[in-house]
Amino acid sequence: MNKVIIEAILGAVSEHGQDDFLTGKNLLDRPGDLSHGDYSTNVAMILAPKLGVKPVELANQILEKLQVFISGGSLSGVKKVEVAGPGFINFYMTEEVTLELIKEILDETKGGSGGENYGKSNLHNGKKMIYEYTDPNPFKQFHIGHLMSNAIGESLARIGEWSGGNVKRYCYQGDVGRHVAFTFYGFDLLKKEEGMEWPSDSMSLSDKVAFLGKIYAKGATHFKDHPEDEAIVQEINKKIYDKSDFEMNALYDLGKKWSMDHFEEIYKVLGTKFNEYFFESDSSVVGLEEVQKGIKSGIFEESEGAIIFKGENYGLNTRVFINKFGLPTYEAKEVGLALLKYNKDPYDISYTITANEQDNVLAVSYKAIEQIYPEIAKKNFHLSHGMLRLTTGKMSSRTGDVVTGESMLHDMTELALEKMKEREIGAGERKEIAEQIAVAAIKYTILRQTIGKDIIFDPQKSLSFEGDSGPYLQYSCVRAKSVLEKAKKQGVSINVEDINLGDLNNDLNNANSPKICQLDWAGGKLEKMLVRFPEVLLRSETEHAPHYVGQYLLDIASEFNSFYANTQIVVEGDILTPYKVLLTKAVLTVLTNGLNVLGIKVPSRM
RNA sequence: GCACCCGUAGUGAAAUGGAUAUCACACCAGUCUUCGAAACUGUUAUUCUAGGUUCGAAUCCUAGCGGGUGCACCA
Repeated sequence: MNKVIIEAILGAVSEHGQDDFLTGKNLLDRPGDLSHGDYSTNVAMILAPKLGVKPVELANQILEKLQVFISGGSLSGVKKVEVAGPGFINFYMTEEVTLELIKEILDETKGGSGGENYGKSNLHNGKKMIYEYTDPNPFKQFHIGHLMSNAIGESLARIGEWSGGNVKRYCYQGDVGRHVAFTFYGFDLLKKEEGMEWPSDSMSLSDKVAFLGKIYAKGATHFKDHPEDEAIVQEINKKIYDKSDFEMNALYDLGKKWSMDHFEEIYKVLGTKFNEYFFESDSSVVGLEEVQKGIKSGIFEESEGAIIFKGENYGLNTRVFINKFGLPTYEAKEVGLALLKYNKDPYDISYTITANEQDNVLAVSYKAIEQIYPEIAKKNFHLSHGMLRLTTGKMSSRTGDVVTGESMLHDMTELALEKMKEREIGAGERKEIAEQIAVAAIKYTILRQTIGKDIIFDPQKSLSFEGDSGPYLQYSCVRAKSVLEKAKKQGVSINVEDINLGDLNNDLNNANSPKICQLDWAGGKLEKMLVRFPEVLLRSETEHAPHYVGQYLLDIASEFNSFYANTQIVVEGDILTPYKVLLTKAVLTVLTNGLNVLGIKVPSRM
């Protein structure tokens, strides 16, 4: 459609001989405000200064030519063109065009564009795309920051899938390193101080995880006041790396398993299924090797007993890749990881999603990888998001000042249950639905805004269930579902093929209910918003910005709820009912697919 | 100190360089015998400051002010 319009625009301005100036310019926009038409062009405004005429005058000249095209039939699908504001030319499509697009949403035939396929594109047809996100560390708590990384990573992965990508989800976990050393250092302290024992097998998983959190916090805080213990911590760290202490190995394996099992429980609730898990215990080996090789080729060099990469030569920080104890740092492990990922399954593009506090470090690692494996580095991208921070300041698992993902999910689920208490739903289903609502509330709060910005989270004030919220979107779906159910019970025929514009116009004129006369119909606002869904997804993908989807869904839900409040959709004997039911179905399709992209489930009722 | 990011109603956010800066919360006033009130309708209020580029700036550039993050052996 828009190709036809762009050609018409170029045709209309061809006499001014500015083809070169116009090539590459975006000549056709989608106005945000629907009252400005379906498409608009600013061609008159960018051309006018060059030609030394007033924008509005030029726009009117162009308009005349376009009107000739319309009456000549070479701009079919366009109903009306007009000049507006400082010199925009707005295009209004015919109702037939919109109605055909609505029918596409409802086309549920196999391989059709509609139904659960509506919004899919082939932008990345078959491209192998890797998304690494969440990345919690065994032996440490899964906090709300991980929740944020998960919500963003999962939705980016899904948008990738909807764009035709062959997507794999990776999770990278720090199972070795200082934090594990602190854990065992803290355990030794507590064992001496209060005779603390390692949990028995019969203890619940969440108690075991709480135990790990406790000994880590002990180790980290105690070390802060006793920096003289550095040698002890390094000793433990070394033992973890080379697995030389038989007793510690056994405890380590247990603790790691507890953490992993615990994380898996959370992923299940969140709706993430990882294809592959990577560990620092593996990436450290590969990273160490690569960096050592790189010393010979001059990429890395020795300094003060450590091996460094001179990032300052590239406008970055100089950072340590192997510390003076011969152990690889985060930076070296990142080098190893890039190679591990690529060897596992060669990809076309790989995204690593982390909080932006790691921007500088990852930039250095990627620059180092570029020197070693330029072909792989070219395919790696770091997408960073803001931080989920508390009103009290930065979270710190060292001081125990963290909100865990588990507790947040629990609290939100309780709130959802409270709201549901009047509904007659069985206990099992009730719990499941409440969890879906909790996840929706959390994820939507994260995904409705630009991923780069911090979210200041007040644990006292709970997340919203109203207005601009995940549950609001879910509620709109449940409402639409219940309308469709009523229509089904009344035997309303909803055959898409039966709907045509002539009958609709006729029916609108003949409908005797005043309320129904206000109804949106093909060419109405709701319809025009609905058919933009595929474009919204494309934009989200190209800009890595899930919030466009969230923002869009809110607009759709809000418009639908107004429609719902003003118009009775299913009325016995009403000739417009089949169309209104179809429109409701289209709304439900778009909302469901959009929520799916955000990783949010739609409950059957709530 | 250096580097990067950010300053939009009382609060939290949105806005491919475009048209009257949008949305939600909160506040106030209404709406349940209808298909689910987790909803709807109405009211109030916003681009940090100073220059510049542009037909046009919340958006781009410069300076200032304010906030965040990172700057050598944690991740």
